[in-house]
Amino acid sequence: MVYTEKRIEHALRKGGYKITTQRRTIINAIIDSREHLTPAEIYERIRREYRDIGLVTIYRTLEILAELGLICEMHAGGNCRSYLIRRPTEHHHHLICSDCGTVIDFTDCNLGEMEQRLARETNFKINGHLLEFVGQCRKCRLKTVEGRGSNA
Amino acid sequence: MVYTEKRIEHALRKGGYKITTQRRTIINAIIDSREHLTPAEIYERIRREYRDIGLVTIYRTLEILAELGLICEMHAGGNCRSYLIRRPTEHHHHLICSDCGTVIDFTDCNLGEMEQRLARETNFKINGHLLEFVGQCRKCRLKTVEGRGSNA
DNA sequence: CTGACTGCAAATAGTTTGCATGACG
DNA sequence: CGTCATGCAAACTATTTGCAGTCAG
Repeated sequence: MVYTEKRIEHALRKGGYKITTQRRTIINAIIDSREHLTPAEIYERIRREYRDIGLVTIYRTLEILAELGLICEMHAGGNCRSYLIRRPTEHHHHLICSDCGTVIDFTDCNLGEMEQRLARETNFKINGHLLEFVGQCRKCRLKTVEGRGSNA
Repeated sequence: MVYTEKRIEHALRKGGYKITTQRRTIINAIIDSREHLTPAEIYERIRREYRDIGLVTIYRTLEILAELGLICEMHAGGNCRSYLIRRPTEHHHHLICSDCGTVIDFTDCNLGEMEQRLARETNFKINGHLLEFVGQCRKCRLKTVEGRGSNA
């Protein structure tokens, strides 16, 4: 995991950005969380133990990290601006728990064939795709079963 | 195409909502446009020929239409709150031109197998998925080729 | 040292709510 | 006619910008 942190710091430096305490803290907050976080959530988490940070800095840092391709955005989870650390793996997708927000990555989507077919049929030049599965993780499913009767 | 309008009005009535000039206008604006539109864009388009409408009404109508499942949201196109009419076809996905915003629907995604595999591997109960391809449509690709030299 | 970074406060954009008036059914 | 819908203005939330002080390199 430290590797991830180093990798990001390296990318920042390479991009001409400085490593500051705030940036380090933000990066670690994102790395530590396996969930996707909104800027506000990151802010809150950091403030719990480290007061000297402004929401603005979060926004600015996220912008840089996204620009460098070090974090990636989530979509299907309802909120449209939440971020997640991007693993070294190139291309991946997300499986999101709609209850607790847990995110699981998966790599192997064999959409190549579909992509080719679509490109052929529509004359598009396809550059990429967004694929997210949404559901309930095991824990939340169990919780739902336990708590029957109160809802519907 | 008129069918779509009737279908939507029927659904509204069935849901206990009234058909007003504004709602009709909004629905038509969405139907007429093959692109995805943000609330603000819908507002502008309508104001061009019909002044008596407020942005608020657009928001409220979109909310209802989305609730009834008559329109669907776009994601990959950058903006996270833009809408599109939903065809009678049940389940479909989008192919979006990143230049001009044209949207093409496609129905047949055979993700069932992948979904099952993921469910098995992760113990998730998968409820749905979001799949969008992004690229350049034929027209925009031709334009890009013509205008070479100015960029990069 | 110097330019990049930070935090504050203010500005802006996007969205929602309260309320009096108006229109659908 | 009653109820739901509309438009306005104001309230809110999310995000961006300007600026003076601070810090990494």
